[in-house]
Amino acid sequence: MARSGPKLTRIARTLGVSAATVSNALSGKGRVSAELAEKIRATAAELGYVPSLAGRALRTGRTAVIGLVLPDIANPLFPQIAQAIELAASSAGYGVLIADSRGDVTTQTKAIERLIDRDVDGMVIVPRRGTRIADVGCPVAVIDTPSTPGNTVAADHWGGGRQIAEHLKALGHRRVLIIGNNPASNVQNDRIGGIRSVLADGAFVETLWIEPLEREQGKGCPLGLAEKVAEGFTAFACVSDLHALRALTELQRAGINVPEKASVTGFDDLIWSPVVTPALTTARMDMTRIAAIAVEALVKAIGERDPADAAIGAPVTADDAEVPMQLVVRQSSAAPPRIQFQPAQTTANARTSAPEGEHQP
Amino acid sequence: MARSGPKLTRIARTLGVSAATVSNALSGKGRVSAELAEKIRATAAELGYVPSLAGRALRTGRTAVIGLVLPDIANPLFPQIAQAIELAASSAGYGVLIADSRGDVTTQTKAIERLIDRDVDGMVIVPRRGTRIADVGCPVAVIDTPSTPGNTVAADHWGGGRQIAEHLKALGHRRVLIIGNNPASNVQNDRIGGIRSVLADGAFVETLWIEPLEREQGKGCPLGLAEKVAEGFTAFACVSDLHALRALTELQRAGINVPEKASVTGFDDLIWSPVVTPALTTARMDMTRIAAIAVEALVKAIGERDPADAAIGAPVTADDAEVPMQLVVRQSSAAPPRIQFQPAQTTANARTSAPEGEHQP
DNA sequence: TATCGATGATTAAACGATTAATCAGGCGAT
DNA sequence: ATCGCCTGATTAATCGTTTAATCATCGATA
Repeated sequence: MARSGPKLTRIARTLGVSAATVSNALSGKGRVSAELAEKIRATAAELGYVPSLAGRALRTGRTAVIGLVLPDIANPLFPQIAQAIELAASSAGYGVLIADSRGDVTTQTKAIERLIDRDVDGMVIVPRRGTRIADVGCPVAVIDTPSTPGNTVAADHWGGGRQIAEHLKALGHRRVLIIGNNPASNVQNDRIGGIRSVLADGAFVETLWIEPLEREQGKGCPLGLAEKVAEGFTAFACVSDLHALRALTELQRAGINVPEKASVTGFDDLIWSPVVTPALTTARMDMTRIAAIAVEALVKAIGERDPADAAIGAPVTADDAEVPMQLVVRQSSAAPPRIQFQPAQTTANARTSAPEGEHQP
Repeated sequence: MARSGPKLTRIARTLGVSAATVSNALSGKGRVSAELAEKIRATAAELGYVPSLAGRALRTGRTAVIGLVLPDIANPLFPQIAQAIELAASSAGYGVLIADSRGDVTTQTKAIERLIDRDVDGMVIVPRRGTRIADVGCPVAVIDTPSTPGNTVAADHWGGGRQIAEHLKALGHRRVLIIGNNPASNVQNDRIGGIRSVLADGAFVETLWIEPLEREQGKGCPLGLAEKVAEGFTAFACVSDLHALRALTELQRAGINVPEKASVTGFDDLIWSPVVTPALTTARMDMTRIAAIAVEALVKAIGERDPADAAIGAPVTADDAEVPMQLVVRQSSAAPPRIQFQPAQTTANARTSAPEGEHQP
């Protein structure tokens, strides 16, 4: 909306100079004497001058707006991401336009197109389950996972998995059930890979995928964790706090106390994780840092780009593409009960009696 | 970013007409013969013409962008709201710029100012705990609760409370603990008001506020619900699913089975509500409808407004300001256990032995 | 003294769309 | 035959900013 605020010409008129001089003084580009420049800045500030983005956009081809594309906005991580991106972008002078794709791939394409039509200078994309993003014709920062080709910046999900696993291992767990949602997700696979890499030596590990299970038994179906406990599993390492919550309540409901009889861990430190009972042990990513790096790389690419060509659409790269995760130990994890499947307390070779880490069929 | 796409003049040149005619044909405003208009539309479509928002904005003072302001983006409801607003806005041809206030009031003001500086045509505000929003100088749609002055559109939180209470009442609950976060929230007060209005007759009701309790005992402290059960409470009506989740896990942890020994209900149907065990009974608001109404009212106000003046900043009003909530009955609510505090099964006057609905000190 | 260069400012064009004002015909009515 | 009106199109101005090109002035150099 056209604020009634003063325009460039208004300042120029006030000081009896030309509009071009004002523009030069404010941007520091042309040749303006130091004293006049100072005077211009002063009156601009005094009058509360705010440049018209529309005018500038028309002239420069830069809108100072970036688009934020998320696989599905309903993802509980969305608030964290959006907040961090918005903060980073606005400190860099950019606005953030959101685009929702409701999980749908074609909708996502449409959403991206709408952003392009709005002349965004660049976009931050969190791709859905490792789908490659097509060349969109403007600089793109991709936040996925370091092992994804084209990734710009991401948390070190593998490392996060390792931390979780080491925590569980140190507590004494030797039979761990990993709970994931969908094997197509690069993020989940990295987390799981990290967990397995630590537990491979001397622990029995199995993976349960929720989505395939739900396709058979319906949404929100029980995961059958009580049976798993009966089979000797003492820890449930979930790939997201959402699944951890699901596991926790299912176990509690079955009368299995957490963490005394079974440990539960999650990922992402979602909003409820500190306030449920027991509070969830989880691995958190430093979204603020990730967003800062992504936006910084994006802004750099935008700056280098010639506004005329619409050719370059390859994901931009950041110097520091891998941000470590942070283990948050709370009450949902503890040592396993002493009874089951602990062949002997005879220190060393007791471990070898447990099956080596194995992979799911 | 300046797409390399064809401009208005390009189409004009292709057909050998003037740019003005093309503009008129495409907008349907000036006087253009039907056949020429058709031909223009055809080539525009063929060439994939997309108007430059910057050019249009500069001329018309309309950016076709609205701002979305939320009290704190970390709110678990945010995804729902953002998704619904984005859908409604984009179908109306508007982009959505997000502004986060991190819960802080001064930050919120800054965020709003940034939106104004970006020339948004209007904004949708979900105010923080009933803070009145100041005159911002552009049309504003407020989503809060019908009883808030200046509210544009909202779910019927009071009615939602009534539905929850009637459900609980029909199940036979006579001692209900309401769990809220902060007494300053209009939304929460309406929900609680609705609950109490139904339960006032013949049930004992008490309210527990989390935030004051946490100020004393620290974040994530136990709510002491086991004691409440011992006192005879059979149902916990929470003002949000987040609190319901907290209550549920605390009860489960204390060995109190839900719903056999105590019922738990929430609000908002948040992401985890269907997948925890037992799945949460809750009241859902129709965000899609609310967003549609809010955006419609906003767009109408934007259309009527003279782009030149920046005076009107009062919240716009919608025709249909109150959208009913929908009760979602799942497994977390059931009839209370038969034993405790049921003075007698002697039908009628048994009720009067229970204290009338009372208010918290 | 005439000229060159640097300095500090101004002019004017451009970005892409909208829209008020204008203009050229054609047709009916006086 | 002339005037006025309606239709369908064009002209030209405008929104606010940026920036290349131009210009004036002054001091220093040849």
